[in-house]
Amino acid sequence: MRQAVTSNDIIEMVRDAGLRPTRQRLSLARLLFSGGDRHVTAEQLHSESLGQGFSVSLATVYNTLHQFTTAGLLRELVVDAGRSYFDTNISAHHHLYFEDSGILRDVAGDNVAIGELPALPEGAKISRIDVIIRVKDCAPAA
Amino acid sequence: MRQAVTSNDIIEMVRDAGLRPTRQRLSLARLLFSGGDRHVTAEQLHSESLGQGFSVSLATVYNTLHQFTTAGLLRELVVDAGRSYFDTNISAHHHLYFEDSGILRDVAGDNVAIGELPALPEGAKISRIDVIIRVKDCAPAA
DNA sequence: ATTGTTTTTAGAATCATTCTAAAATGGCTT
DNA sequence: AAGCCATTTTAGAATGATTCTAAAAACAAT
Repeated sequence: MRQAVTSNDIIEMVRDAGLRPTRQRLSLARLLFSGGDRHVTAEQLHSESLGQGFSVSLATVYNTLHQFTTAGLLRELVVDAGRSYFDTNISAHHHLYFEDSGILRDVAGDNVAIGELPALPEGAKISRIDVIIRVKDCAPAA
Repeated sequence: MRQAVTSNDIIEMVRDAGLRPTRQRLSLARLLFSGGDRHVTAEQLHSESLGQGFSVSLATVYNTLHQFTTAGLLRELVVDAGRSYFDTNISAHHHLYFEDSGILRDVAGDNVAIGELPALPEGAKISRIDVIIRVKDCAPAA
């Protein structure tokens, strides 16, 4: 789990992604990467920012999340039609999704084994494998 | 793979699902279940219907797809944010998704093994496990 | 400071999906 | 076959997440 607590770490992380370390990108990166792993939607991150007293437009939140995703700092995760989560944990792992509460939780990647797959067309490459275990009827403790 | 070619099969399938065998439900069921397994979006099914000369409203297509899904005749599959596919193959299996072309293909269920999972909160039940293998940069032959 | 490029932004636009309330249909019962 | 009531269908409006647009602001380099 990546921890980037100091301002310099954050600045460097954004710069390494090939992006200018602007005020909004740095603030968003701090929200995303200063704690433990997180699963957030654009809306969530947006209102969190406003709540902490720094204003960003929703468009910028979307732009930034996509830029971070392209740069490999985040992983996008589609769980329901019409709602994207962004996961700050980019290591190989899977997800437990509580359908009733909408809560996502990580599952260690080595708990899921992929056997032999059908031959892929030549030139094709696996870009990633998403495993979502959907759980019903009981929300997790928190 | 379910094959329901005769009108009676279709009628019974709809009736068994606890739904009245109306003209639109029967026509949609025929489109869905008369050939082999399919992955369709609501829009696709809608224009396919119109193309075949029988008119249904888009709302009815959505309603019907959801009713069939609830009844266990279809399985909903979310692959991209903002686009739901409905899969006529309801047996345990997974998916290969060609990101560039948007094509979905089935993968036999026994090619993916789920190891031990974290303990679920009491009362929680796994409703299903989705495995999506995302492939880049090369469309399948057809 | 000046200029040119990159970012941000507010608001409009888009797209899939859901909702609404009214009209049509289906399946009885007589 | 006529009437009745519940279920379906429908057109169109509404929603909600996301993307687009064009203009303003910030940034980097001269």
